[in-house]
Amino acid sequence: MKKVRFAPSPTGYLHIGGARTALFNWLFAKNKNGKFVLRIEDTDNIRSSKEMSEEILKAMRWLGLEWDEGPFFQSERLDIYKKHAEKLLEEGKAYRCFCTPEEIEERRKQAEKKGIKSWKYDRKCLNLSKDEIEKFLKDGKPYVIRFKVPEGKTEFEDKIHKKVKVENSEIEDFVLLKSDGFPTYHLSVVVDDHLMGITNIIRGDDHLSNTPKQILLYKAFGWKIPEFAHLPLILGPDKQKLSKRHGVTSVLNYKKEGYLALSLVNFLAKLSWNPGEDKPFFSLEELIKRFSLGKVTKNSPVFDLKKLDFINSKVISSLKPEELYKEIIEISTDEDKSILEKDKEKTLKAIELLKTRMKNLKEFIKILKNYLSEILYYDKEGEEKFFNIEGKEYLEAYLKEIENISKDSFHQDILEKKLREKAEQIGIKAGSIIHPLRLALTGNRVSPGIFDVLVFFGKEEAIIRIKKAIEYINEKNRANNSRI
RNA sequence: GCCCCUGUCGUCUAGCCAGGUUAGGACAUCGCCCUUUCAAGGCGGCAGCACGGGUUCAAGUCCCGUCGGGGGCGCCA
Repeated sequence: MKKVRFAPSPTGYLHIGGARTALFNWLFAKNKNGKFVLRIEDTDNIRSSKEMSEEILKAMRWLGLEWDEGPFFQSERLDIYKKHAEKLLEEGKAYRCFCTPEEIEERRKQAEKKGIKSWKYDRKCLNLSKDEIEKFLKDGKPYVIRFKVPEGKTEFEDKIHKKVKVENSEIEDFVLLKSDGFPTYHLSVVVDDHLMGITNIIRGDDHLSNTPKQILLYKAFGWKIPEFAHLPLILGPDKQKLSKRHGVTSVLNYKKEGYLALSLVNFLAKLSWNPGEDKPFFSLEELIKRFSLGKVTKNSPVFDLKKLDFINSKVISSLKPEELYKEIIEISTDEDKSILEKDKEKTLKAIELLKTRMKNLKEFIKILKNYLSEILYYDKEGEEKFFNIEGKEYLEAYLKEIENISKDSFHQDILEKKLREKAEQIGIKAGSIIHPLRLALTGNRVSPGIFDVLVFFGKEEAIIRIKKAIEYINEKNRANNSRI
């Protein structure tokens, strides 16, 4: 059975890059009917935090990336790593190094003076005699355990990059166990991946250069080497590494900003992966069915929010009002909730009416409120254009028509017929009535078809809103006159 | 500095492994249609093989180099 893992370190929140790695692992596991393990790599006890771990779990749940095993915390497994480092020590595949960081830095500088540009640890402690080691240990001199990198070269077949090879002479005798007894990343990752039965390692390209070190460790332990797949790193719009100034925040921020999890998942999936068919978005089931590492591209994609907006608008249009309602309530403030939950049936109707032209849930809430509570504001430009003497006259004229339509006949076709007749009678275009009417009803210059809007409000409320607008125009005129 | 990875429209990508395409699609953008506005939808436009050699009848595709971008080289992960 295939088994993969996502192994974030809780030194920051789950951002776009991490989420993509998690997603690809998840898709791979689901596609292969395998298992997805979550492991928190918190061995850097200074920079890691409990809060960040929680945040990462929350973000993954929001995205729908549930894990089958874990979360495991490396900080709870320190003795395991230590034992494994000591095993290599006993077998002569690793050695104690008593050099302090300062001493090493000093030697590095000396080497640079002599013109050696890429200095590696000089294996000074590899040649210590038994007696010297005994003495240092007795003195309680702190030490690290270093891996003794063997000669030769290391090759592996990456699922995405194909063949990758490195000369072992390029690799330094890296540290396995720090002097405080904590493992370094290379040790803990290899030990855990083996012990947890990970068969496929899918992670970012930033780990590609370090993979040979880990392969060397697998060999030293005599373990089966898993398959590797390194995902190209996501870049910012300036083709530079993703950073805060590119809007790289927690994925939960995207939720707050009105994006749906399915939108973000599709957006991430299509960065460096080609699903084979061109559709605005796919359901999770479709993504799982289609997923394959072979279709992951090798070059780094640029993160482009416009695409996310497009996908989000398509997902929003595709959802049922009831589903959208749930999502909207989820991100609403208490104040907004009171408006949205007051008359759920009406809210659902408004959602249905508006959803095809919404890009974003946050924006949706803002628009929705104008349909569900009293109008809080009229669009400024719209006011200047349509709330004038003529606009008022047209509103009054059409208001009379509406008042004469019975409640049972309050339908799109009749409303439209009456409006067009009225316009012709006055000698104006239908639009001259429609524009002020739209502003009066919705507070906005844009809306769904005006007759759908009328029907949505119903006769009574439509009349109230139109009257209110007329009153508003009157007051505005009075204010202007008194100023003169 | 050394090592590794990587270059197709503005962006995401198909095509490359098994050389012969008017280099295809999507987003964005522009125009037109529809139309009461805005979206949506339909139709169309602009726009790309980083550069230089080589192999070949033929190179986006194979080889070499240059340049660009990214990553790694920690008692960080």
